[in-house]
Amino acid sequence: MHKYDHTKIEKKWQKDWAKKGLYKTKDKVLGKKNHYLLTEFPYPSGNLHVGHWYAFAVPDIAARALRMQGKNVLYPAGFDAFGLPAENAAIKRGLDPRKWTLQNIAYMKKQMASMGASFDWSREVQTIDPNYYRWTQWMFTQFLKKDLAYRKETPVNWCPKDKTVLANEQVVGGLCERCDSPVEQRTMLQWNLRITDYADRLVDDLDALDWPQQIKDSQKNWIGRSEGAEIDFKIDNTEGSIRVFTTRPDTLFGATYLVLAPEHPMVAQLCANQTCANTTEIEEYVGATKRKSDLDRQENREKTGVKLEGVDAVNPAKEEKIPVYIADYVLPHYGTGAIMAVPAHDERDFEFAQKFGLPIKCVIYPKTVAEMTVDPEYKQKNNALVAEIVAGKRCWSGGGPLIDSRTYTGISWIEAKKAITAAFGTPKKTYRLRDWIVSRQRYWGVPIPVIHCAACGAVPVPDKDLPVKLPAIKDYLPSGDGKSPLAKADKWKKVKCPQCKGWAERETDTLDTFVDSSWYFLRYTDSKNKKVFADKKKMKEWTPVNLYSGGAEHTTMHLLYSRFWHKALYDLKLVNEPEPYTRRMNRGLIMGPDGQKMSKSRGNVIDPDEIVKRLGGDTVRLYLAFIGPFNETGSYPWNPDGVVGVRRFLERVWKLGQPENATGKPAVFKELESSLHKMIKKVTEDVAALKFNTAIAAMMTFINEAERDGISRSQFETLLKLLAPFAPHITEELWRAGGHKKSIHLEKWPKWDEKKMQALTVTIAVQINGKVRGTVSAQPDASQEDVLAIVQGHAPLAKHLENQTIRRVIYVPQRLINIVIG
RNA sequence: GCCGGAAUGGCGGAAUGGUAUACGCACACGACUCAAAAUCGUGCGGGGGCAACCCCUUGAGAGUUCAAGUCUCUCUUCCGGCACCA
Repeated sequence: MHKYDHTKIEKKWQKDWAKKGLYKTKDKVLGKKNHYLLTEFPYPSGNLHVGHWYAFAVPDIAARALRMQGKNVLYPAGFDAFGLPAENAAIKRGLDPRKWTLQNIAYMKKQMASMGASFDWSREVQTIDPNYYRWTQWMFTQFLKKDLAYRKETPVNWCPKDKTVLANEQVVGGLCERCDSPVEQRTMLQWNLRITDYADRLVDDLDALDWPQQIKDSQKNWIGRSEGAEIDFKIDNTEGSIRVFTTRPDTLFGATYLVLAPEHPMVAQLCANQTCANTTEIEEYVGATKRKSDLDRQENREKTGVKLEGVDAVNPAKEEKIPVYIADYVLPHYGTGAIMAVPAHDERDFEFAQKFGLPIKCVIYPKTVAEMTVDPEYKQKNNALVAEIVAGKRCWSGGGPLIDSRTYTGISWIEAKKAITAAFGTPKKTYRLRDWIVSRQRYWGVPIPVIHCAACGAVPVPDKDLPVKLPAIKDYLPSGDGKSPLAKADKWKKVKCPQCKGWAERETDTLDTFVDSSWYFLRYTDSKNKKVFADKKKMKEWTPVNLYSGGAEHTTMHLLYSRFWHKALYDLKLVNEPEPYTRRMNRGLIMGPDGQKMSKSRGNVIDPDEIVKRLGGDTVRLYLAFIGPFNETGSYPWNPDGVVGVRRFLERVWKLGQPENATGKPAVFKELESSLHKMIKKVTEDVAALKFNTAIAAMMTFINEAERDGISRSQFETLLKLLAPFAPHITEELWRAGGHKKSIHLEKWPKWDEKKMQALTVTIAVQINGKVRGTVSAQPDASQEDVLAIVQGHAPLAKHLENQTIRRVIYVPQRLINIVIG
């Protein structure tokens, strides 16, 4: 018997498949349906870690199985090669980022070959390729022309370590997502994309997607849509008014003061007009707020604020004068930056009113109208509650019927929302989401294709001048003064204005890398095209993506950005569908053997290359697929002993595949036949559901039986085909050793036969009063009476039935009989 | 605080309302061996019993059902998202 020499076998077949172009994907194959299986393309950060294997080798099982099942599968690969990680690493080593990135890509591709992944490399996409980023720039200019991209002085998150602006999504708990430095607030002139214009569609269109609820909910939370009203409050003795946003217009009669964010433009205006009596105090407070970082503002929740002395607003519902405050608990960038405070019915307003001794007015009678009619003692119970609210002992933020609200008194808060909005304001939706700031003050990115002209303003670079190539410069270190390193590339920067032909300057910021990755999957469908970013007909063959597999960290970043980008392209009639990905799954995380995140400092890093060398790529694939359910976001510790377990399984398959072992009695084969068909069914269904772990378990169960009883060659080859997507090399070797000329990966997927799944006898669980008391064997088609007779003839079970009346019998054929006695 | 998800042996995990702990790992014993490794075989949730067998067990408690890990309610803990968002 030959030894299972994984290194020799894997190298041999990897070479053979590449030579024959086995995984080159045609756009159309007669009689086959197209299927687009996408995994997030990696940063070329250095070398492949176990996480990369998990991300690419496991979905490859699905790609291979789908091909055998008659689908024409696109399973492409590429590199998201611009961006901070690559650049920072290059700076640390004193190398040119381009050179460093390209080296990494070459090395990672070499490593990727050891996975046996069935990527079609002829479609490779690299975001640093001018033939790619030309289209990134082109799309940006299209957005600019449609006013989807705009430049504005914006309060921004500034990372002092990376020396660049960050998008809201890239700030996690006040820290930079990349380097964990505390983020500072600055105001800078930045390019924005109007993602907020798409907020409603980004929320509403989620419902139709086959995505995990968790991702949908997270995106909805992130967008944070709330529906309410905008209401104007006149400022007494002036022409001006203050507009507030509220989700509780029903509590308008309980508004006892207004609060403006310190940054609200009206504050400066009122001070300038000498309307306020305490200008100095106000300016001090505004200044103190500006000096606070977002983090400070979030942490210190003790309510502070200053009254605008001499300024009164008028509650439009009852023409009553109420005071106006500024306080930093009101945020400038949400709603209108001003609120009507209803201390009786809002926790924060309540706290503020307590501290500043402001009146509290109860206008909602606690609990619901339904309760009021059902419970006759309702009033008595709740009068006490109302008294507590008015006395400032507590607040009620729930619903109920209105009180003390003139003509609205007595109606439910739900109705009152509509009625009061109609009478005193306008309906308004507000979002937590902010526009996407895409300017980055870094070198290693796509130059923003804009020319600034003194006469014409910001002019998009014309199509014929694209791409605007990233120039090779010597000093690409970020300066920290808010300017991109490209600002120092004088020669490159100086151009003629495309409109007036006068001297002008290029924009020197580069684009956020999330822009690059917002459309890469479209390019895979037509990666070599020089006329358009992808031919619309070719996109139609493949998109939307059937299944997109990736990491949970992209839930409110890449996944949201690319949905927006795609919708914008859709509105420009450049793509065929409004949503890019039909089905999405987030995979889990592979941890170190100690259950902790793998890191060099912890010394718990598993090197996939070493395992491949020692045990083989097939073993690594199989182990990662076996470690836990792939379509759930758990974290799975790498167990070095567990790897040996799946290697043992492959050894047993190898042994069973040797000619001298393909023996056994035909009668036994017949018995095994039912197990075989059960396995085909289980593996087929589990692979479709991405439950690779239980699919492997089914194959292990089968081989346990086959080893015991013997297996025929044809039965063994069926097993090989099912195993082929999981362990492509060993199965190819055993398949060819059996005399087959063509690759096993071109074979058809086995089909199961329900009739053949039928075992000769079945085991039936016997319950007495719902308690399992034992099992009996019976013919599969046995009737309830047959089984009952068997039970009564079976002494240990019959004992339970002695001197008992059988009241009821529940019989589930081939599974269980429950005899109810007593 | 709001919105989601989860909790099963020593470990990773498996179970269309129908024999809980499949499959793998670890462990124990046995075979082979001078010995070890590898391999093969047997056992392996907890408790009681010589045994047949009995009792308990899917985070806790209640409920629905002939039957609940699975459905319903209450609670606990952990994980993810949002959070002074009006």
